[in-house]
Amino acid sequence: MKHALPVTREQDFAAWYQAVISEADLAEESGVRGCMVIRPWGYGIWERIQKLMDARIKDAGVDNCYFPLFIPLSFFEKEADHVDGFAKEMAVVTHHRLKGIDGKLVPDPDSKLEEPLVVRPTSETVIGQAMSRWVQSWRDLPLLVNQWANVVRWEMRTRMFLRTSEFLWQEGHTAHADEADARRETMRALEMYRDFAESELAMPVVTGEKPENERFPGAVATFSIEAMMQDGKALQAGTSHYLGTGFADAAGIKYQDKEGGQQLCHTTSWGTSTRMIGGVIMVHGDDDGLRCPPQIAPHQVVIVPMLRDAPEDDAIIAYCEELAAAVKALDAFREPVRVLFDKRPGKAANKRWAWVKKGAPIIVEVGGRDVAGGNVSVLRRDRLYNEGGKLASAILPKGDFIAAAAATLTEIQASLFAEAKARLDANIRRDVSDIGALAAAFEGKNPGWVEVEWARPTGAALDKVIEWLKEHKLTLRNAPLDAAPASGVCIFTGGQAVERVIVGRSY
RNA sequence: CGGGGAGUAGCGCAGUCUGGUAGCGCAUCUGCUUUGGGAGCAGAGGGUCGCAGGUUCGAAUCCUGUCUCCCCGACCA
Repeated sequence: MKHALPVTREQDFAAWYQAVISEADLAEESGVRGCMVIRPWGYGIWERIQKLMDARIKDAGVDNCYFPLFIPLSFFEKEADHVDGFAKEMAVVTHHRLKGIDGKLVPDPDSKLEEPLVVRPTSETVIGQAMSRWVQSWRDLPLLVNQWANVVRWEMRTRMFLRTSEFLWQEGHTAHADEADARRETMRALEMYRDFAESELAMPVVTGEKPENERFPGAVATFSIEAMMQDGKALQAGTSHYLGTGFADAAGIKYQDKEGGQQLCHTTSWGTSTRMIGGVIMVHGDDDGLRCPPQIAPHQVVIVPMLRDAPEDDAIIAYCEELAAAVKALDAFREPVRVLFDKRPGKAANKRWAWVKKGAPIIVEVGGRDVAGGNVSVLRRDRLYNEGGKLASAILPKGDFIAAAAATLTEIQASLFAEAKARLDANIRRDVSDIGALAAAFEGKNPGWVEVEWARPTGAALDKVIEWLKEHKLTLRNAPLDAAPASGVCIFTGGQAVERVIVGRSY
């Protein structure tokens, strides 16, 4: 069967992923190492994610604010683990002026900064600094802030959306009076991410706690949502950290309690990024491009007129305008339906395939015969082909289409989720209890994940486990919160198992 | 950051070994034909061959450096 992309998932998953990004006009190279240009369709998806996530964040009583891009180097020196975690990937600003020397622009040696500034890789340190000023009394707590920003991490190996040197994200930072409250917030954010991923991105995830070796630098506990890509690999799509009092201690975030004593705050941080778009591509994409969940599709319904430079064109355009207005007046997911009438010049067939590749949930084609019969020709992106391998285009009376449009969008959102959920559930094995079988489970193509019982070793014992996993190109993803209790022996150490943990390949 | 591959028209590529007027397919534009579907024929436009040096009468081609991308590894909230 002929497909819109030059390469299929089966042939070469990595090449397919890149083909979707370029063919769907999501993003492109920028000429700067590891940095991408996010094109309108890709950025439109990000704007949808921002809008929906921002509403959830605000609903939780968290206020938005904005902190500087530049962070004094000295801020990073205060929290030792944090330094170790990020030192190797920092962009550093050392000069503030350029000068022409021998016809070339170079940093002016006379403009050297007294203290270098780093471009934020994350904002715990600056925000901690501000919190130390904002928090004085127990009455100031909890302090809940969030910022939408770009961050920079000098990654060795980059991949569009999944790991770029600069990326866009949202970072929540909170300060609390005690551990219980901070942990409650950590879990609230995690649950917010889970529900967001499943409801809005139609991307099922496993929530759980990261093992010690995968923790955020400086955190006491790190939790994640892990999504399964179509090649079976895991993608960490969001994280939430309980930071204990380490950052509060480093930044001096203290409050006076009801008894008049000085107490350190317990802080949290949590974030999701443009990486989620990479997850959406690899969860929902097919060999014809992206299948964009209606909730985050910049245009949910795209109307393509079949024009022929003939007198009947005017009637087709008028018919489409009217159709667009009628659909725009509908609500889906408690928002007006986002409709685009694509009347740009160009062949209708090419425009249709362009929208297929971009993943517009519903593509409506209107030709002269449709106008004459009062019909529309409708393509659902989630089920593009019929059994015969032909485009499953349905001719419907215009009124019927309009009446069902909102429900169809809801249905597409649900079907994308159901398909991804079935795949996730079918590809987590829980029947592996010896180490040889664990290795064997990852021998085939697209192996998925294995949930095993383990003793949650620490220190040198954990290092041994990690080393074994590394040899098999495996990682520990997280210990699912809703996993069954462990009852047997640890697959790695042979000791008493205390919990279940997910093993898999990852991005 | 190590190993491998690549960069030539908007996209996909040939040409590079063996230096001698920059080509092909798709896309674009024009005309004619066609018309429920990714059309056909004819013609046309479009490239300082990633960038910078060097060798040479002459460099896409040889040499040196450098940037970017892809794959594998190391690293990775």
